[in-house]
Amino acid sequence: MIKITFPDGSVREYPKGTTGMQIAESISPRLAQEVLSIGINGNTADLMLPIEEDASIKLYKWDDPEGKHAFWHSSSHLLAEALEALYPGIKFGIGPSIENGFYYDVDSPVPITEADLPAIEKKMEELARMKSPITRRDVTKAEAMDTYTKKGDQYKTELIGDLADGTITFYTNGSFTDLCRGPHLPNTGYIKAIKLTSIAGAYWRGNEKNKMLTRIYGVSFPKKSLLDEYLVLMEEAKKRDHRKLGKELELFHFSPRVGQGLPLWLPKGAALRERLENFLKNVQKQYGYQQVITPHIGMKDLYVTSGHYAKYGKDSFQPIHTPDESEEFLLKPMNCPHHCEIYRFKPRSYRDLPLRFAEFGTVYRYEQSGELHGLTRVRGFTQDDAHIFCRPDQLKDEFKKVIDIVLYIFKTLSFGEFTAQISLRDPENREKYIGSDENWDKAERAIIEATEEKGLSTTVELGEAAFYGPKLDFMVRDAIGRKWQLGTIQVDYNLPERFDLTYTGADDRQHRPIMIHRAPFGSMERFVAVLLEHTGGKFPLWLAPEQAVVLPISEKYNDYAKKVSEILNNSDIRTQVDDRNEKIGRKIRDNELRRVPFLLIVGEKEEQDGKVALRIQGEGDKGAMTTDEFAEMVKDRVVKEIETLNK
RNA sequence: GCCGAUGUAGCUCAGUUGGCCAGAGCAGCUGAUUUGUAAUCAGCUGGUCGGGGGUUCGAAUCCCUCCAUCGGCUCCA
Repeated sequence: MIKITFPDGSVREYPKGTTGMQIAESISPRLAQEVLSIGINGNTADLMLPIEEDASIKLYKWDDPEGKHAFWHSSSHLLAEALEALYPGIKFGIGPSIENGFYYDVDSPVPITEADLPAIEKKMEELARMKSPITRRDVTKAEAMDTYTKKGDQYKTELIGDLADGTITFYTNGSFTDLCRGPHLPNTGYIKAIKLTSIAGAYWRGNEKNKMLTRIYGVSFPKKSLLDEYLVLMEEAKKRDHRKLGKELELFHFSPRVGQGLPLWLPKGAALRERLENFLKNVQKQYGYQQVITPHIGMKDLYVTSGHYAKYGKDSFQPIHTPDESEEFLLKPMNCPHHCEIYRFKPRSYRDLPLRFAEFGTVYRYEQSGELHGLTRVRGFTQDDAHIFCRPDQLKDEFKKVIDIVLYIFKTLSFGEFTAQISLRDPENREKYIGSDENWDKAERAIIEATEEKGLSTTVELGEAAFYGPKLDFMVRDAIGRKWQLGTIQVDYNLPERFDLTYTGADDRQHRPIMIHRAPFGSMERFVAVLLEHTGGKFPLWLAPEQAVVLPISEKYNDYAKKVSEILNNSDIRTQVDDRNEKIGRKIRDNELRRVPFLLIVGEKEEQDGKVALRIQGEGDKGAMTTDEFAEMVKDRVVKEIETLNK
């Protein structure tokens, strides 16, 4: 007998060789039906794996990430089985589970297109209904290599070649066998609902020098109803796409004649952006920042000095020449070199530090055409940039203050769900970075300590650092779950050195300041995009392009409506009149769809009593009140929001 | 940049295997209506069918090429 310890601490005895499935069955038939994989001493494993020793276990169901992982991983094997049946001679790359489903990379003798997906889905469903057991087999590396050499699958042999010697596992479902670590479902019959979502190219092993394979993405569920829910959710998400909302709400526009990735901000979008900028400017003022303004171009030598030119090469910079070609300028891809020159304007003393130069600086970067994406990835954008020049003893404190600003902004705008990611050097690839090891170590330590002292929970990514320094990034998801970096804070010892920035210390000697690059929004473009998707276009009152619209019941009341709107505008409430010759129902509908927070209906009654009939967006009729009462209410609400703004 | 898909009026979309002057709804304009809480009615205007080239008696439809967009990959100072 062996002792099995459960998550609640209870212990039961089972015969040696008992499987997770048998344990589940011993507890309840229902659990046995729902369980998908098992954690044995912290490692996820197959339910059918015999347990030979005392162990603490946890049974994973659909609601556990580990359960979903096994489910989707098995689904990708099912996809492979279907593909092998439909496309003889097809070769397989990798087929993992991902955050929301699974994919398989394949090299098919005949092209597979989106039109083929339904047929593949059908085959998968057919194979799933056969409830083929998914069985595991240990093989030696030599045997594994032999199998795939015979099969002529160069991708798998390459993968095996990279594996350490020792036991390798094969998993088989039906006629398909795959090199795989597992874990998997007991059989394919668990998979009840399948949707192949898209097809795309993907480089073998993620390297653009390699062959491009065909990647088929899918999701699957243990119940049909879960798939339906998922599809509805995706439809809902599409409605919140910032590209769609930006068009509907007339915020921004792209014109091919202006150029790819070069957004045109329409009046309402520009007003929204201006409000955000002013909000941040006020916050920064409280934190001791000073606004600066720098040009959109700089001499080539500026970027040679900064090191960006050597790093990114002349191809990523667009040169601009003087008429006689004697001088070469570049469109600025970042603001830091300019700000370094502001630092150099005059000798600095230790008493002057920290210096915090802020600028809404518009920069231009030649992003690859396939990378452009609405407002989240563009070629010309405005960073809410600032550079803090400080002494070593001030670094951590300054860093923590920046974290405060970022968190404050996220809180104010209700970005509850974000992740903070610390990006460090790639330990394998040190030559990618400039600057001494000593400075890198100091910078990395400063970030880690600052986040720890702030109690910020973070993830650490190696190899994600900027080439000049480590950083702390704040990531937020868009409507369909894609992650975007918004706020960023970066510690930099290198630029101060390259620009030979100094300050005179209390000891009357010259010292090197440290630089912090930071942008709480990241860029205005991306921030507005994510804000749009999070709010679905229903902005908080203080940001709404139009706060109220007055709707006269008929033309007879247009004059009264104008009077109301004038009073409100004088109280700084952004108000318009909808004096179109339409019925009131129509006016309500149109303005509700435009997501105007307050609609004020005025007719005979209201004009007589000097009142307005209020409708709140999405909430309906709220009854009549005087114009002054309404103005007070709006001001109250805005003040409350602003108070949150000022804590 | 790479793989795949898409591109018809300001917007959302129809246009059968290539065959009369390319259609609808919404928006816009004009007129009627003067309206009480999510679409009043009628008429009109509006399109180089993404651009260019080709095949054909004939191209929105087939081929080539370029551009843009979408989904990924790579990239992201």
